[in-house]
Amino acid sequence: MQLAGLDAASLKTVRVSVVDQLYATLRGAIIDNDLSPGARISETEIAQHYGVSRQPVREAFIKLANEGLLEIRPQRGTFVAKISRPAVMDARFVREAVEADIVKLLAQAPEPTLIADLRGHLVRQREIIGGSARDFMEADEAFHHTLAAGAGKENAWRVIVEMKAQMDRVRFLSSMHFSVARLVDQHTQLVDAIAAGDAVGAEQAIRSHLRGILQDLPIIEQEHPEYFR
Amino acid sequence: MQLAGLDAASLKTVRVSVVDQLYATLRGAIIDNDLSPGARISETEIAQHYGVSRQPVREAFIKLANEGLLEIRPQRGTFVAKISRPAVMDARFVREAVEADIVKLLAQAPEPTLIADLRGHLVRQREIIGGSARDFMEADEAFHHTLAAGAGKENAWRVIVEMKAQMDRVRFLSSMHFSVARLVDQHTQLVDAIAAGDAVGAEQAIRSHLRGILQDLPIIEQEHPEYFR
DNA sequence: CTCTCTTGACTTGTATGGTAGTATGCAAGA
DNA sequence: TCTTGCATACTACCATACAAGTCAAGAGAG
Repeated sequence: MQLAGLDAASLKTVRVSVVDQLYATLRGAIIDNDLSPGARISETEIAQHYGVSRQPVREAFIKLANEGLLEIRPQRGTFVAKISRPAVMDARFVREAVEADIVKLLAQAPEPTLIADLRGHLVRQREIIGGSARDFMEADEAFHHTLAAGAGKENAWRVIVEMKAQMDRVRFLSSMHFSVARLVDQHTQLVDAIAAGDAVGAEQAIRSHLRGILQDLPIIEQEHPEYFR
Repeated sequence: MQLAGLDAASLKTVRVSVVDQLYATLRGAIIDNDLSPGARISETEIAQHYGVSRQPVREAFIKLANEGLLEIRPQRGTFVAKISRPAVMDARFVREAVEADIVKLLAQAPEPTLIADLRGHLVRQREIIGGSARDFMEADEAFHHTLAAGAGKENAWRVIVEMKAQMDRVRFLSSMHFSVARLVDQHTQLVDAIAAGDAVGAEQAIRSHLRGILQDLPIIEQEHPEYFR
């Protein structure tokens, strides 16, 4: 198992709690598919690997299980949750509903500074075209976060992040399929609609944008049936 | 502190894990305001009260903290999270967005069996008018759950439950204020719109219904400023 | 009286040991 | 060949012990 960004030495020196570090590291590994759906991970194994006791590992596991990324089966073992199509579909549904209302708010009272900020994101995204999928996913996340923050919905963003985790596991597998250029175009249409005060257009743009995964999902499931429930 | 439905004796006999029992009990106590916002609860105290060790208590705390119902301050103590107006507003916002899309789906293809089920809920709700707020809140939850389940969005319902927890803490405090009869009328209008295949009307009905708390929130905050952040 | 510092009683965080439940492989028997 | 019983080696769950940070009360100096 290969988990970057954390080693036994750094654990003791950093101020952040061991649980939080383990949580972040494991979460990233799962979403990036370093830990594949269905893989078995044990408290003992992780604890030894990082030179900590089992207890903080266990607590990190609990957090990830709450998020639907791990499945803890009592007395049997802990496994990376297999991708559940209903779960991904519902996560996408929730995200579309929330972000649709967010961009409607933004379009109803477009703020010049926010528009400028968003256009800055678009420029950076265009530079990434042809680059790594990981880089684009980070830029994409920042863009959507800016939308939520611009509407003053920082707390709602937390929900989106959780939904995104489910979706991103699929999106990472489909990184050869989706066209970054097309996604940036969709982002651009969205920003244009918001800037024009076109609430209906903005809503349509974000909904269409977030429905893209619906095309990818069946393809991924066919290519990697072992990753699905 | 008064926590019903759990005692030291029953803990050992039931199959469900201690953590889950503590989680459910504490969660109910927080939402019902048996544990008031700002109240301090310690792992040791709860552990002794139920005759278990600190560890399962601690893990239940972690779950509740993830849900925003507890605030764990390292080395200082654990407190029932004070009600945060932004958090409640955003929870309401998310819930409105999700449920709006759900009822739109339902109205676009109304199913007679679902309509009948919903009308059954309405009958029971009318019987509760004048009864306890707790009873109505349970009936209300069942009604909204039926909406989500009817649209095939069981996973999305989990998100709504989490948002509800934030809102219900406020609603419980405002139980003297809101009119149950008015809420049942709103439910009825919603079901009528769904049955008629009127997606626009259904969306408007649910959005209006879920905005009710916006009137209550400032009143509650004025009456109980000590419960707010 | 006021301020500073120390002390000790808290708190949560982490480590470790013991227990009960589950999967698995093998051997004995049908 | 197939089934059954059992030993064994896991697992997560829970209890207990220790570590480390926080905070307030009180002693003592100014």
